[in-house]
Amino acid sequence: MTAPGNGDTRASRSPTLRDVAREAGVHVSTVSRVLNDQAATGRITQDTEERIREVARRLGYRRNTIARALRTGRTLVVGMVVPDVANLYQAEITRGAGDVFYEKGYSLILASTDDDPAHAQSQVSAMLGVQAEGLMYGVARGPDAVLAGIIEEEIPVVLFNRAAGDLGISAVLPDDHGGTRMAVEHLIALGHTKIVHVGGPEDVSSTVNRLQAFEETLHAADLTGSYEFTHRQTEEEGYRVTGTLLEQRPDTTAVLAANDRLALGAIDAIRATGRSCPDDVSVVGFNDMPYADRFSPPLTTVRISQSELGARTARLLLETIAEPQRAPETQLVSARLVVRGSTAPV
Amino acid sequence: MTAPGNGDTRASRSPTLRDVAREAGVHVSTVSRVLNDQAATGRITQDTEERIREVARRLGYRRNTIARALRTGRTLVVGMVVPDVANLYQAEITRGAGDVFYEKGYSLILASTDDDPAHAQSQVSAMLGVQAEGLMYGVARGPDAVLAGIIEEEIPVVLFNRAAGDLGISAVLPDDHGGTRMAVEHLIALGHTKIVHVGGPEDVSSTVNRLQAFEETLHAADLTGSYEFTHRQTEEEGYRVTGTLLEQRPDTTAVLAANDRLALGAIDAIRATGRSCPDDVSVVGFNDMPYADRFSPPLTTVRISQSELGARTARLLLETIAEPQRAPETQLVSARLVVRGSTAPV
DNA sequence: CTGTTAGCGCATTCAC
DNA sequence: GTGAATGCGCTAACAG
Repeated sequence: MTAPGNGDTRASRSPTLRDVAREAGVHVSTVSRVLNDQAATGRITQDTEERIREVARRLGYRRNTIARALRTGRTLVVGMVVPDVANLYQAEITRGAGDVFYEKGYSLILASTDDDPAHAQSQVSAMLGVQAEGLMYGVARGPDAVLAGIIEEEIPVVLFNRAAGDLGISAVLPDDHGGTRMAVEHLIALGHTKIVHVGGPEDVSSTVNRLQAFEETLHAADLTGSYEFTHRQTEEEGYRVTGTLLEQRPDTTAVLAANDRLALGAIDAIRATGRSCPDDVSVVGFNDMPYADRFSPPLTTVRISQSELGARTARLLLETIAEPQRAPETQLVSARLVVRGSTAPV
Repeated sequence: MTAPGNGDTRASRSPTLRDVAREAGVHVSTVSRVLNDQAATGRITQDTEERIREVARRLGYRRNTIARALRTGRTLVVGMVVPDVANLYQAEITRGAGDVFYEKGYSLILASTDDDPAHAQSQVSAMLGVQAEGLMYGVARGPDAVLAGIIEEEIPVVLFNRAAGDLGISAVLPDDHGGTRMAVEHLIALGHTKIVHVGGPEDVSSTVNRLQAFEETLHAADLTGSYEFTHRQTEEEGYRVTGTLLEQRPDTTAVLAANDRLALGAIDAIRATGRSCPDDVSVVGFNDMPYADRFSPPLTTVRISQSELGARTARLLLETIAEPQRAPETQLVSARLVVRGSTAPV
């Protein structure tokens, strides 16, 4: 068989420490020391150092990160698992995190799992296989076997967006409770009393938190509301579930959706019944996804800075990598209500 | 635990081939053969094979990809460089590509460069450092030093979205020419004769192609139009440049933007002059970014399937990795005009 | 100040 | 059918 990894297929193998050493007339370890800025510690002659650096540059030497990693255990690679990169707000998180990692010299392996555990499992396996130093995990679910496996590996992990019970691991989460309360209070202030809630998937932490805050806030105002879960955070699901809710409660005047995509679907559903948003039914979303201000009507929603959420998760992960024994912590990213055109007085 | 007590300092170092071999009472190489499905080639006893697999599973053995890579040269890692992940249509490309890589067992290192060459350079260096097997490069510019460096490394690269002269490397590009022609013909059919073009950055291939098609199509109808470049593909730039154009040519009735974000800015600029879109001025975008149908007005635009573009780039890259000497090829992703609310008869 | 030595975990050629 | 030996490229402990 033709064995592929056999050296001389490539015209010019990239130069190694040995090549540099030979060319500079010194030993490999000397080169290694210089190129790792340990010239001082190793007390290398200024002259030798300069010569080595010059040769390295001339030869186009580039450190082989994986060889180094095999020796040192440090790959400078981290993994990030999201349900769907193409989802706008998740892309913002990715960006916020990516900027932090870039600044610290880390490379980011990104995996989009379509919210499928099997998919997540194999992607995580691959990340562990390349010895990623830590993981950002954004697909946590109620009982999460994949996550349990990761924890068992004792590799630094920070959850984001979704919590996962009391597994004792760090997380950066949106302020579901505060955000939802603001949204509900806004609707109540507008005179709404018949409010329904379109929740997310039942086994996702933010779904639970938002639902709870929804009910608590209504209760505090001596109101009650009904709700329904969705299977996924899509427009289609928002449409479907809002339709059901509207049928059960035809006198509904406001819909609180657990996220913006569901809210968009809710607006579609309202229109499908011949009603108008916001004239007949108000809608509030959650996240303030990009372009929410340009929709028709512009979406009233709870703003969470996704890039901040991503950046904070990345920083926390890096800190955990540097100091694995540090106590787990949960950070909340604050929420702010952004009132736009999809809500109006009753 | 039934693990043999060997004095490891680390509480639980992850098991290596050696651990499995010791536990199974065979040699490391035998384990390696079995776990690489070379049991047949190596003529291993069925019995030995089963025992090894069982032990590996029990110990939770996971192949160390980087150690293997050091030996074989195959990392199963590819890199992808985009201007900005948070950009909606780029996120779609990422998703399309990611799905293909996942299916083939590759991990994806994603770098978002903010369209800054220095940024791109260091990210690419990092990717080469971890011995990525190939690169998807989506930030090509007129003269591109970073790209030149990559080519010199003789590592498989496939450009996407933007071409880069005649460097003899593969690319997957949108059908700029066809798409633009359809858009201009649509405007002409609506009776527009005073059409301006808001182009992208001057040194990006699609900007050049779209401008050229714009002028050709107008010329074929005995018309002429003016245009202006932007520095970046943002709403702000679209707003700024459209403002300039509208001032120079107050009788303009249609704007063709080189992409949807610029188109959004154009609509803002039109409104800022007290005019309305589409009643006074029609606007056409390019890309059909997610939610373009929900904007106000819904955007008439040229649709390019971004996930298809990403997927095809990924496939082409994988093929190039498998067969490095294959001739470079350029694939065009077809365009389709999607008529919505931002265009109307004069 | 610099060279020598010894692996990191794995795949593979060669013995037997 | 399986074991022994070698080295991918690098860093680090130890010798001079």
